Amino acid sequence: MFPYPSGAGLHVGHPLGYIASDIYARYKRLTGFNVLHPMGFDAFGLPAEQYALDTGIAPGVSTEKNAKRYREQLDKLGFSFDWSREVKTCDPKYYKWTQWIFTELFEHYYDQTVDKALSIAHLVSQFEDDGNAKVKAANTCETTFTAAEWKAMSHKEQQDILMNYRLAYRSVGYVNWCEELATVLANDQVKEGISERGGHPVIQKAMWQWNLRITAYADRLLYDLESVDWSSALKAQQSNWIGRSTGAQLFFDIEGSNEKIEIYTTRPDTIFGATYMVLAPEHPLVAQLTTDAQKQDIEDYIAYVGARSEIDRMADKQVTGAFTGAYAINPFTNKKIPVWIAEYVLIGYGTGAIMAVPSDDERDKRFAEKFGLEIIDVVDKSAFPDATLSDKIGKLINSGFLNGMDVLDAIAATNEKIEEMQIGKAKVNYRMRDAGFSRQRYWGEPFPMTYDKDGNAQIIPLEQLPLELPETDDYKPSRDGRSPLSRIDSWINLPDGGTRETDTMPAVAGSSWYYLRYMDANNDDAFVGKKAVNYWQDVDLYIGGTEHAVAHLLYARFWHKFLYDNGLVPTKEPFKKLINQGMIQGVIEFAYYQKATGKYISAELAAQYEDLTPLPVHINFVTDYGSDNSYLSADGITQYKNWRPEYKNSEFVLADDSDRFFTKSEVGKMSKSKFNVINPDEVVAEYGADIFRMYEMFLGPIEAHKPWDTKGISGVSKFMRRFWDLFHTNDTFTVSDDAPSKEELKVLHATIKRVTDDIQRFSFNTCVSAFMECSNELRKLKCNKRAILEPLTILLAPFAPYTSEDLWHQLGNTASVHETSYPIFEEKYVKEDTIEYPISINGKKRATASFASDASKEEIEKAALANEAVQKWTEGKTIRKVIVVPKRMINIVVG
RNA sequence: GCGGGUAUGAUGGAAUUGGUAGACAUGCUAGACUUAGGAUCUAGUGCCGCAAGGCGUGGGGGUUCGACUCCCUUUACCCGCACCA
Repeated sequence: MFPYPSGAGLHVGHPLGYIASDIYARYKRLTGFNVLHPMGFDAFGLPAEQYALDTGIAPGVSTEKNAKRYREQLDKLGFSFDWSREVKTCDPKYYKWTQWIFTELFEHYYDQTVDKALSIAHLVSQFEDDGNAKVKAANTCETTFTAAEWKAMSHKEQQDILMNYRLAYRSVGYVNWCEELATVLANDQVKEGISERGGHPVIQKAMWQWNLRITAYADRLLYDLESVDWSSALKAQQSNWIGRSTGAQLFFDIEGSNEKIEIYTTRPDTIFGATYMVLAPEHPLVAQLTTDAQKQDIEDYIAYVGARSEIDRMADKQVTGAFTGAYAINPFTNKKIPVWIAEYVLIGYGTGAIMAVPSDDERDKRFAEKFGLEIIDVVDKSAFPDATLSDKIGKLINSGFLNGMDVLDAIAATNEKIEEMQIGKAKVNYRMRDAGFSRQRYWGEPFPMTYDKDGNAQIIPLEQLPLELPETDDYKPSRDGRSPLSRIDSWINLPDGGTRETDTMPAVAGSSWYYLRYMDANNDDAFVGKKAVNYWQDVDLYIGGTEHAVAHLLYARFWHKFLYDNGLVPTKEPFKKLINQGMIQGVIEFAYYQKATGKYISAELAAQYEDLTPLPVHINFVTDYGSDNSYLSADGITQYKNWRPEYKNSEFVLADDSDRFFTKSEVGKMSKSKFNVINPDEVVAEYGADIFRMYEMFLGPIEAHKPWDTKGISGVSKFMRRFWDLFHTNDTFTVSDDAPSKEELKVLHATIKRVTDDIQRFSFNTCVSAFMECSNELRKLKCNKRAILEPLTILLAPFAPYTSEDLWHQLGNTASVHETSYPIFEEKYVKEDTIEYPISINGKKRATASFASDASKEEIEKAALANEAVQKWTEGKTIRKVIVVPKRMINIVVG
């Protein structure tokens, strides 16, 4: 995944995935593949704009500068990137096509009969022929009309209808509005009512905004997960996010009203136990249903809920609610049931209303108990004592025609009845919502949309794209929710009296298709040429962090599927194999600080003091950094005092007999704010890119989180020098052309096999181990034979591109080691004449013995039993069984 | 609460289909060489024990000739989602 070029530059964690993909790319090239290994920058987004607000430096300027710095850092690491295909999402030549894809989304709807996107023109022709009653399409249209009615509508009315079908559509909706950042945030940018970035409170606000109808693709996004090679954790995250559930949609009549309450339930079978209903406090019917007598109660309750922030709701899940005074009719019992409102029903999920079944739902039960509402037991679970309330097992009771049925059968039976009674139908529901796509921000792609005098949205055609972001020095978002672009009159107002959209797209827009652009990065006539996309197809190996598990990967899959529907890409899924690189953690060094006295307390004395706060200390001040006994020396303390003016006169409390101020070490995120960032540039300056690359791989499995420990790099450094020394004596190149020994050939071929197998299963840490073992063994054999060292140099080339190239040329080759061909493993060299067998007695290893590799089972068994060490253990005991696994082991069972 | 994952020496980790647990590396201990070094080389290093031997992959149980690996159960930690109807 391409990086966001932040001002902090790369730290040692960033290159991990790029090193892995570079090794894999170089390996594949050596085996004859044409490999596309590209790089680019995810360059639009909030941080650059925040930086502009803080410093006055234009986002374009700082982004350009950061990208340049990233490029410099990456260039030092020996990556085989094809920079001629570089993609920057903020480049108009690139976002021209981001805008174009958006216009295509606007011009399409999702047809559920053919299960793909079709053009709006096709939809219009259906409306003209037959109205919309028979159209099966993903939509938010609330009216039904005939062909005649459609034709009678004004242009504006027709456009408003169509907006409810488009895959990119504009609507008023509740959005996550962050006052502090002055923008709308996506659900995944809000954590527990707080903005992920900056940690500011987020409220729900109604606003006009563009949305993408990703829900139309929910089922395909869910089921096609089966076809990709991703981790189960990642698949589970996406599938949870989509949150498909099956149930029933039902309409309840309201006594004395023509309105109906629409609900969604996954347990239609429990309907005989539905003794009351609950609406979300924000539900549109609340005002209308509330009786005069209850008006005050309801208003008070709504005020109470409004005053409660999302955090309050999370923190204390009190049972609260208010009665509207209205009654609905349970269609199965025909009983009057009261309609309440309560904050535990959410306006954003399902229909914002529920039928409450207190006997079989934990929350409904608590609510009913608190407010004294009727509870009718409808599922007999006495046969399942361990079952929870929500488990779908048991037999129906007190439920009319459902009595005696198992829950699952009862669900099916109820669904049938509901459809027969025409009060609802079986329905699939999703947790995933359509994605708000508007940002009231400067630094993003302008929407390629204009509005005519009547407010109808229309696209800017491809010939007029890109619609370039206008320059300004006024990036500040306004608190009224309007984008900085709205302050540029020449931008908003069009000669024909229309206006431009002033919002911009979110950062996720540009990253949703960049991988396709790499295939044909400089094409000005298409987002990607047909020939190029048919050649490269999709991404074979995609490496990136888990932070993109939902947002980026779901959007990219959605866009890809849309493009697939339009015949523009040949594959259903964009990323065949995906690896989530683990985080490289850092050690954080803390100094204990006592706020009350302003004293710093050495770690070994910490137990004697109270109310200590650990403050992160810059790791440059620390001696024996990362060890258990890391400390500040007198020098370190001075550095700390000089760090910030307010630290100048700090008092440090040390143990009586010590001149060391001990710090507390903890493994955690490598971050600027923890002052523990290790810069790859420094490591590369000291050890070189090859050692840096190999050490990052050697740290552990690519997917695991693991702490960075600069000291450990000496192992890889030693290996490199020893490997070099195989070719040299006192730094003079001394490689012999003598024929290699059998043993030497065995080491070579065993290494070829191990390294190759391990690359293929992305186990790069064990590849490095294999190189080390190989080098250790050749050193013992004093091997300096060309026939061994030359193939090894090629084998090492993907990992250590510089050193291997150097050695390759010293070996007398003129072309590049990276353009030669990969050594071929030959079984015959690793075949053993004799094999050493472990001999176990009752599963415990007691002896070893060598046997010819072609010895028969019988021979081995006989010889093993005769073995002196074995006899010691079998003496006086009965041999019950002897297991001989050829080439593996021998187990003798005695008793 | 739901979903996913992890647990192996002092540390990072290895053991691809059940077959010698701890490869490789760091650290540590001892020694060698020295124009004292964050250099290089050699040996040792899972735990208990003088030894023989015993114990050992978070805990308990099971399957198997044999379990880090498979099954059941349980604990701890990490990640994602969450009054989701």
